[in-house]
Amino acid sequence: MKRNTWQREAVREALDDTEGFISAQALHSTLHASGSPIGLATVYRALGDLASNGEADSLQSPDGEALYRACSTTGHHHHLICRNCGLTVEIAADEVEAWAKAVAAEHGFTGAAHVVDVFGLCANCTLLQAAGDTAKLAAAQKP
Amino acid sequence: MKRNTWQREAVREALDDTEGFISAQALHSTLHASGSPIGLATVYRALGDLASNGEADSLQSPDGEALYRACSTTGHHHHLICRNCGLTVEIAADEVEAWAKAVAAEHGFTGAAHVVDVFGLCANCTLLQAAGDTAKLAAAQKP
DNA sequence: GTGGTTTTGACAATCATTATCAATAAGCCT
DNA sequence: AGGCTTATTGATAATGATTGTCAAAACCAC
Repeated sequence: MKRNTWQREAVREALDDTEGFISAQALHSTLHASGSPIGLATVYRALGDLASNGEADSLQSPDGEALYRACSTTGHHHHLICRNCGLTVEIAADEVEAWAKAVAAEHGFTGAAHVVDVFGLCANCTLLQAAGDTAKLAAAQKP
Repeated sequence: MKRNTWQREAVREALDDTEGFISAQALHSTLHASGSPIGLATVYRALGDLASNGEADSLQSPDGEALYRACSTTGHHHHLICRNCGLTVEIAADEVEAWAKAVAAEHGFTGAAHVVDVFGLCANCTLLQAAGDTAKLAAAQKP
């Protein structure tokens, strides 16, 4: 049986209050900072549950941490992430959704999950990095 | 100064010989199995270097491992990976390719790279796991 | 309230990855 | 070739995130 505990609620709310993605560790710290004596293991469990229920999205940060994010619906979507400033845009991916299913089925695969994330430079960072690249190129030329 | 060592070459070749993605640990095991006395730390360093040089792509597997693949190839393609037996099928992804570019452009993003990989159970493992699940369910019933 | 069972949480265990640092060997110079 | 400098290696320790453990506490049905 599934029981309702204030801990699970606390995690859900903390996640809702968070803009963008947050790691389990960071969420635990946030909760502690708010005076909640919740345990670290419990945060991991709650996040895992939320993710399985489709109430949260999870992705792996470039340095191997698992990041979570509140996800209003059970709907499935993907992300467009700026590799410089971390700006994240949700993108509907019906096409890709269908494509992934089709491809999986075509090869006899079942239970297809997919990792579809697009990394790039947002408009702002594109401008910023244009300057940076120039500098980097100059440095690269130096033997 | 950048020195040429047989270890670095060994890692590069092992990665080239590998179809699809492989973890640092797995690559180290493979090398050891081939009789190479290369150290684990060295494999990590070599893979990191290859990744920074753009000679290898890296992505995070769903369970937090870093996966690498040789990347200097002309064609760009994606993978359909069996999460049970590791079977990897290369898939052409022109549709997704175009979609990723379009979506990125639509949001003002440039230099769009994308991680598009589909995980699932291959036909074989689907059957195997059907049996396994049955057993697991039976076990779960037993109090 | 009481009972049965889930859930919690402190801590240990695990796993991938990174840092350490003495020993080795690559590449330059003569 | 021989010597020298220093990048590189590799065994191991350290780190850090995540998961397992298990007794104690909390929750829900009755």
